[in-house]
Amino acid sequence: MEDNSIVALLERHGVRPTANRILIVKALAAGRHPLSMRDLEIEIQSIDKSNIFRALTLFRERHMVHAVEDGDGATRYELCWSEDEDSDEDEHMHFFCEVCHRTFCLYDRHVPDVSLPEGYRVSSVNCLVKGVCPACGRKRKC
Amino acid sequence: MEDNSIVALLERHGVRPTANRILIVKALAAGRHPLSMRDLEIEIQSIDKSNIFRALTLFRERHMVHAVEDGDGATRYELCWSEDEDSDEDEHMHFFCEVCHRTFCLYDRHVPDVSLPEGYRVSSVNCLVKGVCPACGRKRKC
DNA sequence: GTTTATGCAAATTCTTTGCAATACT
DNA sequence: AGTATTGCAAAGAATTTGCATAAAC
Repeated sequence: MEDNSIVALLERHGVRPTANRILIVKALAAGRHPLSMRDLEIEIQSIDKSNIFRALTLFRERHMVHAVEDGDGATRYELCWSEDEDSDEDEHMHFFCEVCHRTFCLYDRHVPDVSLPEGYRVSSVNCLVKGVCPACGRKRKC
Repeated sequence: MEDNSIVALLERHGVRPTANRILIVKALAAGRHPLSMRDLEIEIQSIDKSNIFRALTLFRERHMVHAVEDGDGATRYELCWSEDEDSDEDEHMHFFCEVCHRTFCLYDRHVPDVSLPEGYRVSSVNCLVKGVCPACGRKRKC
């Protein structure tokens, strides 16, 4: 993802495009998996974790990223690609491998469309499948 | 839930029915929501958290409880009611209220049946809906 | 008597906040 | 000047481990 479009993305969500924030978005866009705070800390050594945390919090408020429970205690973050700025329509399921502890996006599996009884307001749906990924499955058997 | 059936449940899963474990299962059975370690610590003051933790870990290994991400950092636990001892067939969705931070069971909403491509082994599906519960929704509007 | 379970203390990990310094408008 | 952003340090919360004692088989 290019700097130009990252700046545009940030501004579209009302976030000032500082150098740090651009780095964080770039890392999120580059990773094929949702990234945890720890991943980002390691990836971008130049930024303090408190700042990464505050950036992610802001991004989340502005619906620029959403949070994914990683099945392993920590929270992971991924960019929203939805057209709609205020909802999280593009939500897909995730797969957590219990052996290698990686989280994959199942882009072609949408989270179910949940309609709850009168009175509930739904803001997001998180769907995490746990199991063993193909790579780890092979290793085990051989 | 009576002590007899708790003992039977534990033994069915190959877990020795100690006094502490019976207390923990009883608490899990009594709560209408999935309980966090913290909930259990408060509920059962007599047992140390490390022991609660070890009991829950064991129960999880034996498919006697399953873990639910509570949307708020901690993990919550609930008894499996499935007939099948080794899978988590009875899984239903959960609802996390972003205002009161309570987690509810949506017993009538099953998690979707996920069939993944060749190579994946699925062991469980976690589905968490976040939003505002009826009680909090009412308070806000009035 | 050997294995299993427990309590206590302490280490880890992940997240969050306070505050002073810096950068931006 | 005045607001927003940042780094550093430290607090908090949730989880996990080490080890010595106690209980169960």
